[in-house]
Amino acid sequence: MKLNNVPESLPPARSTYRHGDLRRALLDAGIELARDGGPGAVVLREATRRAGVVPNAAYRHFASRQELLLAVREAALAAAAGAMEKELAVLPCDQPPADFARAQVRAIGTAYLRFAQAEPGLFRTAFVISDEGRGELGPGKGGADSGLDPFELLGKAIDRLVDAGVLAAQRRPNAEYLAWSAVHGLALLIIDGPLREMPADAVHGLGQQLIDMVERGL
Amino acid sequence: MKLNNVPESLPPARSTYRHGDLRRALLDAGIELARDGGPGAVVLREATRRAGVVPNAAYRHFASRQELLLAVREAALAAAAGAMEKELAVLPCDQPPADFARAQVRAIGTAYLRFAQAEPGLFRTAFVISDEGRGELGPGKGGADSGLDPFELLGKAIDRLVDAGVLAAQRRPNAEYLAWSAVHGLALLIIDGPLREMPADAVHGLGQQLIDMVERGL
DNA sequence: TGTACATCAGTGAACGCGCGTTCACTGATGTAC
DNA sequence: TGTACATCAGTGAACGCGCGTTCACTGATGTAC
Repeated sequence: MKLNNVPESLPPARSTYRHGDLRRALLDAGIELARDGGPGAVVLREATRRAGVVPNAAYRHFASRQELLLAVREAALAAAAGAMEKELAVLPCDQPPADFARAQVRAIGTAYLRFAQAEPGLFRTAFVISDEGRGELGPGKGGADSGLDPFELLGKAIDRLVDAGVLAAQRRPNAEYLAWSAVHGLALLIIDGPLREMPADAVHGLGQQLIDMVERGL
Repeated sequence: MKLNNVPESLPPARSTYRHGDLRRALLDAGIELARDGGPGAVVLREATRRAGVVPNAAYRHFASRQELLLAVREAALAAAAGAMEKELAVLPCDQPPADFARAQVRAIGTAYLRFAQAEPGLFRTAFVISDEGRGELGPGKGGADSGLDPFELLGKAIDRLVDAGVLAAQRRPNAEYLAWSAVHGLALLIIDGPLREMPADAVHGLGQQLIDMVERGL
């Protein structure tokens, strides 16, 4: 009660001098920060606090705050990709290829919107770059099980739309940007735009309406 | 050369004790800051510096940094609305009402994208809220000549689409959100997403493609 | 199997920074008599 | 028409804050002999 006086909500209270896996701990803390505050909330000092370590200790594992943020962003992208793959995985595959291809694109769009709504902080960290957080992700970064990042997943799905004869080949160029734009825009209107307070099911309905529009319009 | 030693790029070098119109000067400085740095760059101290005034002088005119930011945002919204109205004004009106209505919606979308590209900082200040900058704009705020804000302009234009028989009435609900989503999403991909370095004319082409998609899809 | 030593993860203390905001003030203005 | 005074715009100085980052250090580890 006198010694071991721990601040606030006890950082792990390490007993060893070495931490074990500080890099991981900092990254997890960073993800947590991003989760409930977006990219701007990924603060190096706060991450070290949560890991129960002195601020400059972070520099053994990340060259700068920016590098930590990039690692967090990569995790956020992977989480988004994972959500998409999960949504894809539950699709029944015993259906005509055209329907299947269409369903896959829809599933990706739906997953994107759901992810934005369920994890707005991570969503913004993954997809809203804005100055800081520049610095590209190499290929292979930001992927989930398949190793594909969200944008690649969408691209492949649209390719399948062409293969299945649903989308005319001359309509293919840029199609992923068009689809992404629509769904990305809605996501932002929902998480911090004028649709902020719309009830969840209305939002879902609107999302499906939007995806209908894209499907017709492509 | 000895007295009157002015810092950096000379703030107006006031000779009178009273400023004249400090509120206006602070607002203009704020707009300038937003213009080349987005909402986060609207920093109270910097605005006072540019107005050639001591930091706390701002408090005679704005209750807080947030209030200044809101005023800047209002100006940014008005600028966007103005850009739309300008684009609408050049439309030839001697055409079939259906075509005219369609052209108006397209003009609004095009203006939105152009504004985002020409003034990314103001665009983000107007349309990307994200935590700070919450605090609603009353009606009548954020409008240009017509007094309508950008969203209201879009809504009216879509109404005219229905009036002209281009859009079925049962498709009307939420249509402005769908259209806005698409165009908003693309704007963001362009100004700080993966389309950042796309050449301007390619971007314009993509914008038209997107608007085509929306038109077909609605 | 035991000891010397290099390695390097984490410490402790401090830096400079710019921010928003508060306080008690002073100087110019415009109004009332 | 001239003077006293209230008003209030802008000053000067300071506050506490949390941040990213640098420095020289110390303590535990694991490897070489």
